[in-house]
Amino acid sequence: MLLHIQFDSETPIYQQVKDQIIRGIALGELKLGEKLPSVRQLAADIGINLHTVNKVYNQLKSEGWVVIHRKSGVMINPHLNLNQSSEALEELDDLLKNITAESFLKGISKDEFITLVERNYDRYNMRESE
Amino acid sequence: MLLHIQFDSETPIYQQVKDQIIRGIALGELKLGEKLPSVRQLAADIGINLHTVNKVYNQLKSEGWVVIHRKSGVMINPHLNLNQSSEALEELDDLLKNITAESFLKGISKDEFITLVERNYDRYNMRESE
DNA sequence: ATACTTGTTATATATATCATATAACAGAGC
DNA sequence: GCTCTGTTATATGATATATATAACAAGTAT
Repeated sequence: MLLHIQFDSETPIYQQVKDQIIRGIALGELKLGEKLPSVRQLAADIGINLHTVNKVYNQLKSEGWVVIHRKSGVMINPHLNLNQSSEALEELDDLLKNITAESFLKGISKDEFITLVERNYDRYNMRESE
Repeated sequence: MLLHIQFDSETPIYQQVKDQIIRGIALGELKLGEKLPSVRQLAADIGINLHTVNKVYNQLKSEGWVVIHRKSGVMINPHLNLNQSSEALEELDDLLKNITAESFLKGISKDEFITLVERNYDRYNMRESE
């Protein structure tokens, strides 16, 4: 799996890496139980610091996306459960409050917005048919 | 229009103020051409610094949401055009790439996601019927 | 003309975040 | 024992966020 970092972005590097790993899981590019590169390896590959990668891995661990073993390293959590929490829905709605408002004012219709959501979601459910 | 600031939030104060003003426009709570409080007044109301409000107003001006006159102060841009730019769609899609992926993995279905989008959007189109 | 209010600019300070660098530590496996 | 793993410690620098105080400049009204 390839990571593309924009070093001139307002979005912090660690956030970009984190986002792309989570998206990689959803897309099926990263399988459950798949091993991730070591902190030193990934840092060297991307051209960033070891600690930045370590920060990513620790946050991913705190949020349950990966598990870390002492020697074997980091792997995607093999028991990722898609159990929906009420908090997740509330957090999403808080996000959408701002995003939909700005999108609406920028002339993006409800249907256009939903089409984008569908096109993204349809990339995730493909996993059974692979 | 009331602003609610969470001082313990990870989201910067200026960002919260900015988001709520933009949302206020979409909801119709702030009318086009409506005058906003002076930087000193709003700062005092919320209990923050004058410069934080000034930062908000300047960013809103740069992005076309408000116009600023030398003495009359800041008002919602009376000529806010909802002309859709291709950039706006691309930016939205970039946002949705990450948000949908994480939502999917947290067990939020496509239909649930879309329902939230619709519920938000339906609050904006009401303006003609007021 | 004077006073007041407006946004604006200049300076300074404090704190937190982001990212890097170097080094050393501790556990697990060969 | 050696090597690879994440981890921790310490330091440095740049940038972002927020505050504080003060002064400036342009409109508006008295």
